[in-house]
Amino acid sequence: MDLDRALNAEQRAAVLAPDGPALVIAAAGTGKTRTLTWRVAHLVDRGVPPRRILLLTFTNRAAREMLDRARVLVGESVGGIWGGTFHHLANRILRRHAQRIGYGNGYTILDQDDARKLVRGCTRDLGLADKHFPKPEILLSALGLARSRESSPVDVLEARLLGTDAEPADALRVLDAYAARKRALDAMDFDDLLAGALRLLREHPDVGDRYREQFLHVLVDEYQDTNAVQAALVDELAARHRNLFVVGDDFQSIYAWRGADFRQFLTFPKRYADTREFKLETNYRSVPGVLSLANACIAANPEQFQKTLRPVRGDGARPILAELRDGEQQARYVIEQIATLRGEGVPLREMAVLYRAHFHALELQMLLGRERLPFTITSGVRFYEQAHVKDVLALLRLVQNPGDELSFTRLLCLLPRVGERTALRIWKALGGRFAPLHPAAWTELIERLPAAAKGDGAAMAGVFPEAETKHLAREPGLIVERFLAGFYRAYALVAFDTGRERVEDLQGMSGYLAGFRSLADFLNEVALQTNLDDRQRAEDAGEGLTLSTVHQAKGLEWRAVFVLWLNDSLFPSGRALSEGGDEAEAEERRLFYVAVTRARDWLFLCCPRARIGRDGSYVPHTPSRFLRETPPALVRRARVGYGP
DNA sequence: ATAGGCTCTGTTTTT
DNA sequence: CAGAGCCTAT
Repeated sequence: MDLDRALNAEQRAAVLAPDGPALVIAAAGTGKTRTLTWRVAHLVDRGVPPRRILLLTFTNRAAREMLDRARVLVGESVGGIWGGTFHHLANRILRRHAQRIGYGNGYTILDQDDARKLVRGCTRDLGLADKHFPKPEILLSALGLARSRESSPVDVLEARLLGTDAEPADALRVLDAYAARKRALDAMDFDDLLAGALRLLREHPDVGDRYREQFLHVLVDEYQDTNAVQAALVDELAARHRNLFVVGDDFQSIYAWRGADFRQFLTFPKRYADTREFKLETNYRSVPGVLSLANACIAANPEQFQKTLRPVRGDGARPILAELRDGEQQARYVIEQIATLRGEGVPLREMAVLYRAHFHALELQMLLGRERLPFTITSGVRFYEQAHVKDVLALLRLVQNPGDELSFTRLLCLLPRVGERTALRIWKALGGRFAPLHPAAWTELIERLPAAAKGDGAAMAGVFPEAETKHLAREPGLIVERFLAGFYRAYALVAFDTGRERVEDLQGMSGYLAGFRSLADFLNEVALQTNLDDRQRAEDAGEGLTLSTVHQAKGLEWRAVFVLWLNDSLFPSGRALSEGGDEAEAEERRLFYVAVTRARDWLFLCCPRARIGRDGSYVPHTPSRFLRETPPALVRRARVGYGP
């Protein structure tokens, strides 16, 4: 390991930090990931056993990348390091000790969709379902926000429901019912995982001590985006050895809406009085013009660690502010500029288009398709959330946990003349259990189906013949294959207009499934959103232009970056500003800062002057306040689409 | 009573 | 382009 050659003085100081709490304030593009990777490698190199190192990251992908790079530096032993997201860690711990907090070890993890369904059910059961009652998403996001702050949902609900005629008390009753339902189903939502792990560590000293003892070193990436529960979890785990190394950038805190609180980052030195602070300010990524713009835009936000991006790179292009007539013009402009850049030898994969919300990219997607320019999109609907994938997952989940009511209902609703009510009635009649691998269970099920569903029901049952029960139990990939061949292929072709692609997806999934040790491992990974996009993004990295939300672009970089729809109410999002309270504007500005600092060589800020409404009307739009704040000298203006 | 098709509306960000 | 709401067929 040659630290002197690979790292600059700032980075080296952080990597070599002595034991004890350390805070690394790493501005954008200053080698944060590199520093963290080398720190991990350094610890291993110094003789710290890998299994006694914990590396917490914001996505599973980030952990994978860092560990892969560390492996190159110090070898295979890094495989023993505990690395991943907070949810990943919580799940790993809880799978071993769930009984201690009243769950079974085979508990189900509810995704957002499941949670929504349960809450909707609870609302109905309490007779509160009507138009004016808050939707499940509202209730769940209030609950999530409250729980991430370790507070009660009452206050959040009162604030959220102010001005509506819904009673916070009723909303609370629904949320209580939701909690009870989860208990009954032995299911946890994402927040339960974190809260459960924290409770386990705090209230069960024997278990807690085991982990507190285990982790000699705890490293946390993107610390500015942790919430109170996550920070508490970190504090617990690092309590014994106090070797806590956190890295972040308060300028890039963009998850307040999910309960993240960058003050956790700001006050870290207060909570750990002997903290050593390190600052990384030397930016290797971007040309000076991009950095000047970034520095200028973030200056409008008060209350942060002072830091300035210092460029090492020499001259380069000034960012371009492109004023366009409308969205269509914007899409065309982007494609033109891409063509020019390609002409200069910049490959498509070195370019990205970033935006505030997925639907902002619709026009561009269509035009890119027409022009046959390859692109990959970090899509709004993730792989495991698509209907066809969830259908098949329901079957697998039911195999894993025969008490999984949600999965049973989903599976049965694939049959004609069976909806939620019928499915539930049958579920009750079957005693709240159904094991798909047992043919006898199917016989009983088919008897209870409405006449119109018996045929398809028999087709489903035929997937699981007596002779194969053992075989199938060992090979989940085979279950998917059989299910496709015997039932789902036919269903998908009729139910979806893109049936063929969806069947192909599922065939891919059955192959992917074969690579897992067990069905349980697979389902865990699925539930925790290690989504296929991530893998594909890594695999397809040779191809196409990237389209992404700014949120999903965090931590990434490209030679050329286009930012779309820089208009007030779009970016910054009008909805975020009105719902997010007084700190929303600062958060949106940080989001803009993140977008800007993704660019290495070229930055294009796009500002259409209007949107074409559904009815074809021309709706004028004001330029974003973030553009109005920008000193004019920092950008080069281009007016496009006004001339003859 | 329930399923399922048809129409209308209105789009944030995600582990 | 999906999700909710409305309406009709079973």
